[in-house]
Amino acid sequence: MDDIDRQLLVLLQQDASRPYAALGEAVGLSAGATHERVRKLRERGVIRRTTVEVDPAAVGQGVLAFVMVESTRWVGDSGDRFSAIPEIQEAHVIAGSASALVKVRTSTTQQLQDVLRRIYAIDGVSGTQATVVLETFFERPVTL
Amino acid sequence: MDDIDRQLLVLLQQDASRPYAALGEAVGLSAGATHERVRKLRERGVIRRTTVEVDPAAVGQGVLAFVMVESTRWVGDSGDRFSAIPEIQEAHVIAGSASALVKVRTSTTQQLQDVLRRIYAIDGVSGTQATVVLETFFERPVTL
DNA sequence: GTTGAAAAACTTCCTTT
DNA sequence: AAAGGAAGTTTTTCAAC
Repeated sequence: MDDIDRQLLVLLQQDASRPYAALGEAVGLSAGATHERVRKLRERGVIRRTTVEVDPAAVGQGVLAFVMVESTRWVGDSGDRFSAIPEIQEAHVIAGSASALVKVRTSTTQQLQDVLRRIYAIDGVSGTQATVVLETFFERPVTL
Repeated sequence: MDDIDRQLLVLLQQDASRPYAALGEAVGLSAGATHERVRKLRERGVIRRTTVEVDPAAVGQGVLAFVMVESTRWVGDSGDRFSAIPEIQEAHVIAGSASALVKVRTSTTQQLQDVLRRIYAIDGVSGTQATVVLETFFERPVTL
């Protein structure tokens, strides 16, 4: 992981469909060498995957909320239970008063309520505290 | 936005480097027609961009925290102030007791503390409450 | 939406440093 | 071990239908 690798990651984050020749030119390498570096970044798991960013509102997921989940039991094994709820985009175990923090996207607040109900059904969950997002300033990739 | 468009989005989220011919085969279209549909999805902003997912830990950003920000003033105009802090990956205006919720990634808790200090320096900010993530179960794209 | 041909890009291999 | 260069193959692009 030298500086050239970091530059490549920045460029790929901006536009992963850029040709290797253009990438190489930007960092001062040939297309072949660039290709080899990116291949290794994938191999080492630094690049997890190539994907497209979808506008949530455009696919009917205009409601965003963060939910603090309290539990009477250790939540460390409940990852699959959260994962089974497709509206949950992220799930984290947290330090502090609550036990887990999840990020939820739905089309309506009605659906959000239904997600909360399903979270409640997870073993040990004793409470939820939902925070609804009014406006998202920005969401961006990891800064390098 | 018909069902084929949704299928294409799912496939592209999984792997955006897949060739159009393979995409087309999966949804029952020719490569040309597939290309045209994806082009329109980009044009309409449903697809925001093609990017790579970088493992935060691999680039020295192993510490993740969510910070509730309280403010004595309307935060709706402070988006640029949050955006100026590169460690902030997301910033949202929220309903409820706090005023904003931001997602922060740093390499150390020391650096996290420094980010909190910079958040405090934003006009009107009267308090922060950081929640440190112990383990991330998952982070995934918008579910379609 | 489909087909087919030209242009561009990707992958692989080999040489060089 | 890493980068440069060139050839073969695939993909993308852009017509016409």
